[in-house]
Amino acid sequence: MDRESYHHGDLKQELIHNGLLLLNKEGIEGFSLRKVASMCEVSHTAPYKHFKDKDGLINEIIMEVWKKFYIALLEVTELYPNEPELQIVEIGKAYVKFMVENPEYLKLMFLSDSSYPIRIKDNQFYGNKNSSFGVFKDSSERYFKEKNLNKNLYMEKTLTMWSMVHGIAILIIKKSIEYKGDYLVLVERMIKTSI
Amino acid sequence: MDRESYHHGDLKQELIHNGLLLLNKEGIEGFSLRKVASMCEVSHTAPYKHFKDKDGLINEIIMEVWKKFYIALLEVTELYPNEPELQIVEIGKAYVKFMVENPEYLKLMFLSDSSYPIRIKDNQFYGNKNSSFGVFKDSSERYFKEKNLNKNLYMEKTLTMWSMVHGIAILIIKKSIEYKGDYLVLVERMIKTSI
DNA sequence: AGTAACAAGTTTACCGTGTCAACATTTTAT
DNA sequence: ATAAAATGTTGACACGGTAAACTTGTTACT
Repeated sequence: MDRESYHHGDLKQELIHNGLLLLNKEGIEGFSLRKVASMCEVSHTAPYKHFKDKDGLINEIIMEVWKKFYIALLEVTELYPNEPELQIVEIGKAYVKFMVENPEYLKLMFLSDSSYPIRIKDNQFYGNKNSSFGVFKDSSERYFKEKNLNKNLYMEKTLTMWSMVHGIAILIIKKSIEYKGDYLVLVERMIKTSI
Repeated sequence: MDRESYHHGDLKQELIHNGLLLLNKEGIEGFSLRKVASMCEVSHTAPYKHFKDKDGLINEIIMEVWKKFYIALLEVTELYPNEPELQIVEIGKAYVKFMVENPEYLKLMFLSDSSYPIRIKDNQFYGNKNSSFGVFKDSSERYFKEKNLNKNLYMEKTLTMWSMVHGIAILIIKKSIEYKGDYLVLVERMIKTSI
């Protein structure tokens, strides 16, 4: 025991932080509670004082990733506050870029059950204000309103566009598409084609 | 030992078969080589005579799933041999239906690295003849040719449509969309909106 | 301040799992 | 017929998740 004190200080945050590092380094397969614990220089059962079990920790890490994702999308959006078309394209690109730069995140975000659901009811949907989809929805709605599309149509179009961006991103990251060149150019063209 | 003979007969296939059952029942987290072995009533190391390791077995199971998926899409396609628009819609629906009916498959197919890549080169892409995308591509190309779209445009549109179907499917399966009602109706409308 | 309750660590132990090595049996090829 | 190859089994090991019992700090109450 050469830690200053018996208690760690902020072990919970440290576990989340190191857990994310480990996930990026070794992937979900190589992830283990004991490794994370040892990165934090605590015994292998210390994490149980902060998380119910392994999944408990992983879930909190995933929340962290969703937050990073949300922020990444929000940042691009704010670069073009009054150009919804450009926003849409840039959000799509940011989406793919985020995933390509953090390939492990994709597994975490879409393999876990936790995600921010888009609720659709009576032909309307609500993206949580703080959700990634919410960011996209705002741009999209603004764009389609400018174009005077009727409400039902633009809502459906928004969802379709989101699906598409989602789909391209996964195809690219999962290497289902072998593309020689800058994939962001491809993404941009695809969005513009279907907007 | 109450097996008729010391040798099993066709253990390799049996392992793949039971492995798939186990995956559907317990998910990838609950999957273990030893469980599969015991389902086949062989010792816990018997699988090593047929597969390099755990991943070896899982990979072959995934191949099996890709094949089922391909066949499911092909079957719908053949119902409407000369109506490409209908084919496109039905392939999309079949895609989503397949995933919804076999939720564990999705994880296997998109979380593993093995998939049939779509090659894009010099503005052209080739879907493997025996790939799921290949099935879709054929319908899509036929449809867009009928409409006299220029080549570059319809290729991009095909890819965009595929991304979209892919995206909707994942959003629905991952419950990122909370939709009250028949999701296939939603899928159909979305495809028709963007075709 | 003294002490009881609580929070946050540690040690130990157990079980399930992946995998290797050594051995057994059956099948195949010469 | 018999040696080699293929296919099984047993046993051992290390790793990882997790529960229980214990220790040490921290907080709250009188």
